[in-house]
Amino acid sequence: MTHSDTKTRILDCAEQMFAREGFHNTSLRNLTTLAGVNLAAVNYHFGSKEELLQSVMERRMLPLNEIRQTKMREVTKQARELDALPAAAELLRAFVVPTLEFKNSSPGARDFITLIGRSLSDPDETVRHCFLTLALPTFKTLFTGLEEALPEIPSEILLVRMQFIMGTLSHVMCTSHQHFFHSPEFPQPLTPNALIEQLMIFIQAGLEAAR
Amino acid sequence: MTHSDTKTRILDCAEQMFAREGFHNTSLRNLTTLAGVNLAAVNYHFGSKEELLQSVMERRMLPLNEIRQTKMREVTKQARELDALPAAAELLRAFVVPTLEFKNSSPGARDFITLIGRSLSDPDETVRHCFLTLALPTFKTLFTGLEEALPEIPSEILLVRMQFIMGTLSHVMCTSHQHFFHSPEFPQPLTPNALIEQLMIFIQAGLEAAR
DNA sequence: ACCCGTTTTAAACAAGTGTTTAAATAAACA
DNA sequence: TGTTTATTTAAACACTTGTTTAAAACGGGT
Repeated sequence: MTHSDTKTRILDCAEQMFAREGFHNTSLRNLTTLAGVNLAAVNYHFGSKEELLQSVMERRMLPLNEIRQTKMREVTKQARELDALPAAAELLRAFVVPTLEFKNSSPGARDFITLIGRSLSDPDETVRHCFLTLALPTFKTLFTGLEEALPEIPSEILLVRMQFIMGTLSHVMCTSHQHFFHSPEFPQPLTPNALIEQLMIFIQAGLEAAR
Repeated sequence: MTHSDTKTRILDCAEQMFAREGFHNTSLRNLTTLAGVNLAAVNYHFGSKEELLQSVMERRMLPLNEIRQTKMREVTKQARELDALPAAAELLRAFVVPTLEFKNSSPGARDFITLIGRSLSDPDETVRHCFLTLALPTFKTLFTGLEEALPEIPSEILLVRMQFIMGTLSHVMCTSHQHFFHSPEFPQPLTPNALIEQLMIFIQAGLEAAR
């Protein structure tokens, strides 16, 4: 077993267990057993359980942020070339769609999305801080983009609406695989793609609401 | 110290700690120390830590559900008397406003709202199940009310939109006291009442979106 | 005063926690 | 090849977890 083999096996299993059982409910003994590595490997390769969480988040957040930032900048840049305002809907798409499509990008990405979808409201300060440090610059890009796209909406209103959008998105990220309402009393759930389109319609309408 | 004194002191502290530290991150030793009762009191009065969680949730969920159900039924009943469709916005208000105003109803209610706001996406099956069992009938009432109010929207679309609303609401419930974006780069947050009104505007627009 | 059911208490239980250690092994380079 | 890093291993460490136990204290009724 090579060096990076052990590290990525730990990262993969940590991602899965942190997402499915929660960070605090995951013990290093269960984690290392599932990964097929020695108990001490986590502390040797990552330092501590918390630093492992940070590595789990960084591994996929950095590439995901890169994608979202690029797409958002494309939208604003193309608008400037046409001397027009960027469309709020396109900015939202540039942020939301890559995030949700990220689930299909690799086997563990689905768990990763669940994990970060829960991070904003996690009771543990460590988890929240770890996530926010990675996410804030991207949030900021979205916010300034939206300010440019919707100059008629006051900034403080725009901010809460963006927070509402983050709430909706987080909820979809960490509950889309659950089945609260999967009972005969409720209609069938939508397909993943239809869900994304419905989410876009919902948040765009909310963002641009009059009044 | 009377019987109910010990029980309510445990309930109050459990509510606070489960909300602020999380269910699994709260130890019965810290909890009973904070409550000023003996360690064994939890198991004596409630049976187990999980049954304590259930009691914490039931204590306030049952009255809150009563309020929301009554208000929602009032809306549909008044509409029927006028031979008109109930207004979706009023149904939403009947569900959302009592929920968020519940925070000010008593000292611990703020923590309670944080706790149940996180329950839908909690990694622990026990927590989710405990909450959903209590919440599902009220969700169902809202859903059938909305079906009546918006007959032109297909049921499966209506359901996802209601889930989006729950996501937004949950996020507001458990993060409104946090301060992600409280930095000079972002505008000042709104007052609690303004936040509620903005939330109503947002979710109503999303719910009734065309297309 | 006594009795009896309820409640509180301190102690112990068995199991689990993240982390550290020092010895054993493997890999890399000379 | 031998030597030096890098990695893996099993064991121990110190501490925390939820729960149970049996004795003590309390409170109301007769």
